[in-house]
Amino acid sequence: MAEPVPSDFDAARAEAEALTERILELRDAYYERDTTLVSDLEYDAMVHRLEAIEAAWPQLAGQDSPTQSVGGGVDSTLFAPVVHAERMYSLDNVFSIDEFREWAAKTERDADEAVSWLCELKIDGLAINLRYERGALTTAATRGDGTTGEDVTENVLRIQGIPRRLSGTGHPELVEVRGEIFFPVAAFNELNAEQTESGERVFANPRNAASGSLRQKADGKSQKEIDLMRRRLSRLRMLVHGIGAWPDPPVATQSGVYELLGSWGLPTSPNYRVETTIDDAVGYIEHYGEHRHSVEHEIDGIVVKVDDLALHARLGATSRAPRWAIAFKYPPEQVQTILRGIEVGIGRTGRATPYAVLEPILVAGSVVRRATLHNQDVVRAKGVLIGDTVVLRKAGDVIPEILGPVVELRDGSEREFVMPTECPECGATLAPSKEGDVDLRCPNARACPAQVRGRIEHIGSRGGLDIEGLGEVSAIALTPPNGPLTTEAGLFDLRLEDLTPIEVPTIRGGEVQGTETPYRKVVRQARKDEAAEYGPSSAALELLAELEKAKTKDLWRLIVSLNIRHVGPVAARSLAAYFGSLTAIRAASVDELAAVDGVGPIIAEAVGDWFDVDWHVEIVERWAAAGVQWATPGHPGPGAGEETQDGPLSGLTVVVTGTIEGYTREGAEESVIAAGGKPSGSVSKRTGAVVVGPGAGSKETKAIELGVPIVPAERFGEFLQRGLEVLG
DNA sequence: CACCCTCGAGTTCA
DNA sequence: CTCGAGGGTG
Repeated sequence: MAEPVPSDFDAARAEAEALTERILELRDAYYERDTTLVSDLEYDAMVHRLEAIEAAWPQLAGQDSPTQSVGGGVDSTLFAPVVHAERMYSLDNVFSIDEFREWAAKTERDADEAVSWLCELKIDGLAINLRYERGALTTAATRGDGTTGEDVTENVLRIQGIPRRLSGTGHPELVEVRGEIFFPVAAFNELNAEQTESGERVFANPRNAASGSLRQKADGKSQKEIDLMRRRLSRLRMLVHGIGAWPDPPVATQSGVYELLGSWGLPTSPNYRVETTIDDAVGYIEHYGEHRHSVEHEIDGIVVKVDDLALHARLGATSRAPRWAIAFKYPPEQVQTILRGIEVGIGRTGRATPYAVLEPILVAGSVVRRATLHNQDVVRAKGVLIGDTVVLRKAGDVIPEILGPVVELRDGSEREFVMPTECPECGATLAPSKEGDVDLRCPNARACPAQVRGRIEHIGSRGGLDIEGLGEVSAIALTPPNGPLTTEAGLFDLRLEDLTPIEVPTIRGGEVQGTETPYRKVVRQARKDEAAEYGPSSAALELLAELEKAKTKDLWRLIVSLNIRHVGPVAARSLAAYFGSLTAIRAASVDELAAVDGVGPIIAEAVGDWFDVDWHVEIVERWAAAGVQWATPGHPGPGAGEETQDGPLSGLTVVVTGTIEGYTREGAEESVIAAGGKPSGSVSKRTGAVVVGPGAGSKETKAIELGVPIVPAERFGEFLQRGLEVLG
């Protein structure tokens, strides 16, 4: 087997650069001078090695990489070669702000004067060269190897926004307009959805989709296929970013070039900016790093160019790239890895969820090993087989999502996933809870270890009783096969002597490494050969103290802890405020329950049904016997109405996003309630105000879009006192 | 009845 | 964060 790809970025980059240079040299020798310097085998090995490195480190793969084109970059059997009037350079890359500053500082030194920087988005698309003669489009060609490209004029003419004839005046005898052809993100997602639906391969990224679409041939196709091809082409767009073969343009700057091209009716980007300092250019890079998805096309970086054209001439170019421009590459958001297997997990409600077990891979800053596949329909829809190389991204930069398989890399050894018929945890037969439901569930709610574990974890969670020391790890420790809790009914009966004997397997890197006792530790062992004396660990003492505190927490938290279907923090709050005690809720009819604001017939039914199950009632009774307070002290009884306090925020729905100094998210929401407001998690046009702190994302954008008032985090305290007045 | 909003559930890693 | 589904409103 081949040597593993370097796991260190700098090492990978150094090797990729060395390989690229060598491959281009050999290719040049072969095609231009007809000389063979190494065997085909050696050459192929080098290309494969580079491909492997680029697959693991996609930011190293650009359209100028030798892996992106075959041979001399032109497949002349399909498209006629076109020699560009002026060579199309590629750009040097930097991968960090530090590297960028270094480059900019050096450029300023070389220029020997203050430099203005034209900053623009680096579109993840396909470079194109449009040749206009006396204002008329004569040829459109791909970049190819920079010198010779492919003639794709026929297809390019079908792209909207590319004029066949330039408007305005002052067109030179000959000018080459350089631009980028791309798939807008929305259209790209639609395309991939369609591809999946018709069982065809999905495109790994918009660049591949653009390239694939542009390099289609109409020859020998049916009318239906031709229509499909034209429809795809009509979804492509182009933006221009340079000129070639025009020695004396009547403008002095790169930005002037864009204005001129715009006046000729060519599509220019609305997002470029001229910055006068390096710091401002860095600001531009950072801004779009955070707002990568707020433009219509994918961005894989930022291009920074010296604006002054006179300086371009002075700075010149290296053999491959100009010295007056640089590409800043963002870390990739999409990578490829191997799907090792698909396993099935059981959630707290018994739902069986298949998840992908992946060859660990670095995406957007963290190593991903697993990704959910939701249900069997999704597995089928994505078309992935076990053993496939798959395309992976982080949705919203957090949750890993598998987009689809890379079909070309299949070798026939891949197997289809078959949904199990039995619960992997307890062996019960999985079945849909309703006829025709997609989701399969384990019916063994009371005894399935996975469900008990999930419910106990939920009880400890922030939206439940918020018990410190009762999270995922403790839930595993406390339930079979490790601990004594066969259901949550015994949670508040736990004693120290129940905890100390608990042993759990130690897992490191997916392997069992022995066992440990989380609730017991050595308290005394004078000498090595002496028998050790054991006592409870601080975790055990903390857990018991926290459980004690939980017995008197708010009624709504206790209701959430019952794990009634559809009853989360919001519905539980409404029920608790209206009825005041669990006894009153249990005594209420379905109609009475459904009359509560925010509770409809389905939730009311779920609550009623819950009390009909013996082991559910046992939970309530045993918790009560252990001292749990199932009532709000001082509550006058059912019908007391909703818990809306009068205050400065009365009648206002408030969304809190980002971090707010001095508050936890929970605390901020409590404060909103205390001031009479209603906290919510999503912004809509009915939202009264959005409190925005550092780190806010899409919610802030949405608030601006909808014209919802925005309260800066530092004025939150003031806002609680005076309401919307603070915005004046 | 059709919409829009909101809630709940599942989810990954450090 | 995203999805699907419940609840409320016009």
